[in-house]
Amino acid sequence: MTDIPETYDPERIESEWQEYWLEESVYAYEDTGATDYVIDTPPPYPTGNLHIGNALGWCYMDFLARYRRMQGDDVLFPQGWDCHGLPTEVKVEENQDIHRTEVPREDFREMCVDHTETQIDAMRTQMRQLGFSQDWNQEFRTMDPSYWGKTQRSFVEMAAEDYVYRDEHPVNWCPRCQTAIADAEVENEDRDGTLYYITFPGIDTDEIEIATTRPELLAATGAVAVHPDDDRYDGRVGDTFEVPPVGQEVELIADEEVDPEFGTGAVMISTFGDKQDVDWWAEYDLDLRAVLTEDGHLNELAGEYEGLSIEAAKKAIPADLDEAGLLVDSEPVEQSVGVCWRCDTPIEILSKDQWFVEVRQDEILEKAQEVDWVPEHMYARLEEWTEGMSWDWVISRQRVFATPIPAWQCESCGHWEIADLEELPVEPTDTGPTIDACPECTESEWAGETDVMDTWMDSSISAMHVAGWPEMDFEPVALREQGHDIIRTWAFYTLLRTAALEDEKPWDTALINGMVFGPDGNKMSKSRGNVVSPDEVLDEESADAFRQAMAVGGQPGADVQFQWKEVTAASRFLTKLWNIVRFASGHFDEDTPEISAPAYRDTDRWILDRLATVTEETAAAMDENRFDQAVRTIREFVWDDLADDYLELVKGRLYNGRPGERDAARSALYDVLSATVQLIAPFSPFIAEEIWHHLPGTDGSVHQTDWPAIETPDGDTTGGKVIAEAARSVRAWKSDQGIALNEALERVELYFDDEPQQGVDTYDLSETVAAPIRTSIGRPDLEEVATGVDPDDAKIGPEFRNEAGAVMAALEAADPDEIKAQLDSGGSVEVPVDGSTVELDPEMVDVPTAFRTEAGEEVAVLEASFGTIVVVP
RNA sequence: GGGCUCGUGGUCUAGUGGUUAUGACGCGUCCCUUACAAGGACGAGAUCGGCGGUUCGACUCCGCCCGAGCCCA
Repeated sequence: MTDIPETYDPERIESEWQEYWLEESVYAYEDTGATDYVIDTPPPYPTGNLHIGNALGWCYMDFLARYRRMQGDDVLFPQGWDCHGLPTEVKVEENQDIHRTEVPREDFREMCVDHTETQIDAMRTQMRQLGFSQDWNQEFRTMDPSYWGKTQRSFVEMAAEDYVYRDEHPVNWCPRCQTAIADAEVENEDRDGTLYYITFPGIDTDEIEIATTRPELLAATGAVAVHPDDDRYDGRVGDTFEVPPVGQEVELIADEEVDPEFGTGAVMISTFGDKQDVDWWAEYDLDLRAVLTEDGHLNELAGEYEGLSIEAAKKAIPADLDEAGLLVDSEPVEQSVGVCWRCDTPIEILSKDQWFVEVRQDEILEKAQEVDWVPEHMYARLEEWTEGMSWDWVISRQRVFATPIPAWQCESCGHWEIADLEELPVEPTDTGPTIDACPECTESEWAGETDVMDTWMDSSISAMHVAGWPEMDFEPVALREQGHDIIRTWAFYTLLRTAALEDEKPWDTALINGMVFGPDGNKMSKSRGNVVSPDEVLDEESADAFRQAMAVGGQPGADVQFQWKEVTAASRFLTKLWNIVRFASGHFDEDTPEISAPAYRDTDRWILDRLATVTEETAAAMDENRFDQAVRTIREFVWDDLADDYLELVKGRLYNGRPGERDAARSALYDVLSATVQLIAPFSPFIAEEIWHHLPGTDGSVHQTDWPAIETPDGDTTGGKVIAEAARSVRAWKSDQGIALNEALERVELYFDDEPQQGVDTYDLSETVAAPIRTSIGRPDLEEVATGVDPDDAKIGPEFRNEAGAVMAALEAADPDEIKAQLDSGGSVEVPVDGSTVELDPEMVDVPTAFRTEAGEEVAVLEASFGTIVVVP
């Protein structure tokens, strides 16, 4: 209505509507029997701060959630929190100044829970500020027993299906975190190392020289290997050597996997330096010489080096070998080192009793192929990772703040008893199993498992959780949205688990977002100083503007470079929209929405037809997840068609029209505006809501309305297009000529190349350009006359030198029509100078021209797509 | 080393067989016009990474090369 504030104030608007949405439960899921649209929202780790990269993903989800609601779906947009994990443990230890072993397990958990709750509160606030439309009634936290009980249930069910097993197997081990970690939690980094050339003395044979970057593992060495085709070692396979410094005896074996180019072509096989060593160890049945402790030191197998840290041994051993004359050489080398993704500590491979989940690659890929990946090529990421999996998934962690593994071990015979479903949720360190006697040995002393589960065990059932598992039969949910950086983890594990537990794909569509880079185009990092936080953007601009910037930043899947200018552009657009509404609302009243059978003019039909097209195009873009295209379509319509053309064209009627004329314009404008607000609502929900509430005849939230169904008006819609083009063209001409836009013109004539289907309705055009309009078919009958002669001194000067002045004077004195005729004939220009004739290149002379009507009026001629416009000032 | 993605005005970006190659931001000139100077009009600025090929025609399809990024070894 008319009480619209003069300026667009996002700060006020955004805080106001956030609260309204919460109070009115605008986004609460309701089962109306329509199609369900369930989003498997990422449960972020509660760091207390939503990263801008997260924000991008939530923007995508929110665009879709809001759009699907308007399309009539029952949208379930929940929010979960992936609470468990080491960073929280570390933070709590830091804040409380304790070590986790100093307090009872349960107390420590409580501290972690408290800390996590604070972090979640902060992030929830950020999400609301950004206008995300989660249904907060559906919030879940993986640290709640109601959730981790489900994680345990999934463990029990998978154990029953033989997916889960316990075994001793080499695992990735972080010596700092002192826990096993999965392959997905190991990152490879290029680091500078040293390659040592070391002599192994022969036993009844010649010595051999090997190359290694891990001298601290010499005591773990169980064999030496060379490539079978390496002639340097012809006939030596089977020789035995004494490995310094401890002196164990090893044999030379030949294996295809040895790279003869590296070092001396002879490598030591330790248990374990890397995964290749594990393969060889298994294949050649080597002894296990585990020389490393869980906290990254050497043990008694290392003899005099026992107790040294890995780093210290790396220095001490080569130094001693050098003294003993066994170190031949050393050189710097760049090597790829597997490090813990949480703390960057180089990981070791230790053989440990752990719980594992079997990775059934075919099953995972089969389900993955049923998912619609957006963009499509993201499937390749998943496929490549899955096919490259060589080890099963180790799911046990030697930590505290995580889902307990629901199992007990018989203290007398070592039998492992896994909980029954009825016992869940259970903390096995507090509660014993319901069965009393061990089924193996009938004893009844049980030790609860202290190991806990990998947090991916929690988050990989998120799809099932949001679908109501296990109470409801599982059906794949509509959408998974996530970054491509966690395809190998979250997407992979979710596929694995849903396939194992329900023999289903988890989701219909996996929409994958790219990374958000800093304004300088680099990955955001504290050290680069190019980090932009969502909070910062909210302070500077607004959530509505930020969301649009995210939408137009690129197609989903593409990395988005954060750019302030995109936020600025969005903000300007929102201001523009605000001003359009302000103008329009001045012409609306309570009855405007009810205007019936309006007497539309051509311009009204044209804008309504454009609106119908734009509505369809926007929906099509949304259906293809092309948020960039949708926003662009809406912006172009609002700015070019609505503001620049239509508004200008109807001002005449709105201000001065007869009531019927006026009503048609008001009605069309109202329809266009209300639909436009709906179109933009998924992207900029705050301003949309604010405007919606200012429009007469609206009720409730714009976010609960149906997507606009625009009927193309009866009658010709092309006439309005001509009028819009003509108005734009004449107004631009006026501006160019320095003529005030409201200044009256003598006349404007429209010449059509082809006869229009119907007579063109020029009423609005006439008002807008302040001139009477005449229309005709064909080309205007005009005379082009020369108005002067314009010699180019920069060309004439160098050519004619001291004659130049005379030449130019002659040109200026000449009859312009005469010169024009010479130019038109295509030849050179001749002018008399001092009695003789001078010849000039056509480029040296320009003849400005003007058009005149038969009556001798000077006019402007503007070319248009439909023909010609003649302006008589 | 393997896989994937991408190279379009200064910057970011659309287009994906025939366009005067889109728009935004920035820049320059002019303009207060009954919504908006956070606006309007106009303008400068791009051999669409390079080289070959297919085609009547290539920014668009194919091949190679160069460069960037991501994931994995």
